[in-house]
Amino acid sequence: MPRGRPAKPKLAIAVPAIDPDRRDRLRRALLDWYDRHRRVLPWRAEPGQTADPYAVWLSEIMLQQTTVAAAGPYFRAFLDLWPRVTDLAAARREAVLARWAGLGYYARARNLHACAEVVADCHGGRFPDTEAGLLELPGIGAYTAAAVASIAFDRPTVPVDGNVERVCARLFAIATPLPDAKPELRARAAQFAHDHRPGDFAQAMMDLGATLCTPRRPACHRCPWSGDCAAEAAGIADTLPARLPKGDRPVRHAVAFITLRAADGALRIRTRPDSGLLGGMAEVPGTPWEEGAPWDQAAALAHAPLSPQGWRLLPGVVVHVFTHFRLEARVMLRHLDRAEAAALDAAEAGEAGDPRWCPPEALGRAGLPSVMAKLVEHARIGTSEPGLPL
DNA sequence: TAAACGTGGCG
DNA sequence: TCGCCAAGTTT
Repeated sequence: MPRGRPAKPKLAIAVPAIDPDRRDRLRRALLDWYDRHRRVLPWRAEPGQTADPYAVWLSEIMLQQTTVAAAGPYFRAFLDLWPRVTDLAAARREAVLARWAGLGYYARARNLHACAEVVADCHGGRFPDTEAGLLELPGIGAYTAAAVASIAFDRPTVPVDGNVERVCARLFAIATPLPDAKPELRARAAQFAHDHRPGDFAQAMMDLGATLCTPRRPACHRCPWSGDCAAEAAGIADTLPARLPKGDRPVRHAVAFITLRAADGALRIRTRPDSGLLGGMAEVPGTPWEEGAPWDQAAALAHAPLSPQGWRLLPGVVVHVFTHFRLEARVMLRHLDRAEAAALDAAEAGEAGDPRWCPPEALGRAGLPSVMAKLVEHARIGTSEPGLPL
């Protein structure tokens, strides 16, 4: 047998084993608390009822980096439109993306549809019932695989989200700042894995983090683990978990071109390339988004649809903050008469992104991401204002 | 491994 | 006004 480097099993880092008695005490206390304070959420099964794996999965995808309040209406709309995973798989991709508009992180919507197709076509319309099987699916990572496995299939695994990281950082008084502390926090959380009510335990951990063990001003006096928490004992709960300082957000500048068809007020939109920022979503045309100085008018107009003439610069700047940069966009507006609109259609025929007219009454269904809706709204408001020099 | 990837609410 | 934060995944 060749003596190559021994396969390094990417196991969790070593942490002191939790005392089994303490573990069981903590588990009992948390589940008792959960039974008394369990929140009613749209995707949550009634006590004693079996959770629908499709609903659990859908909710978990929507809840990634997203608040319960924001995800709720989307969850209900999706389940209403597409009650089963096979319905979602059969839906048109554009329809799914349009319904996702406004929720953000649009790769989730692309992967959502792809995942539904895999489940429908390769798994007979049923989700894999193991963590490893779920992990194979598009858009499902370590957290979501563990969440679905525990909540929908009673698998003894502990999903680790931001809540669980915070709860564990405090319970064990882990001073290492995030994200460096993630491996240790995962290992600590994993020690709670158990066959008894794994789904409820997972949701209880997250509820605890969402309602009592909150980022600021944690309510330790009401916590089921009060008296058993290292950070509480040390009086440092509100300082944990520590975080590495974040870098500054650069500013990108853009000019958006709002093109309206005078005859009916239709708006010119197109579809963005499939990958990257806002991939596959609808947009209004514009300049590239570039760091440095704001665009000067002539340079911007070189990117204008149809021709550089006839555009009016609207007053004001639209600011939109993304995770890794801030966008500051000016808006230029132009109304096209019948002949000009026809010329634009001819000029852009066959172009990538399927440039098209969206009638005003269809704007709501067009699926504009928030930043695009903001630009359009700015033009709607700005039309009553005089133009300013750029 | 680190960076990309949205949005809205809150203090 | 602004930074922080929310049930993370992908490349």
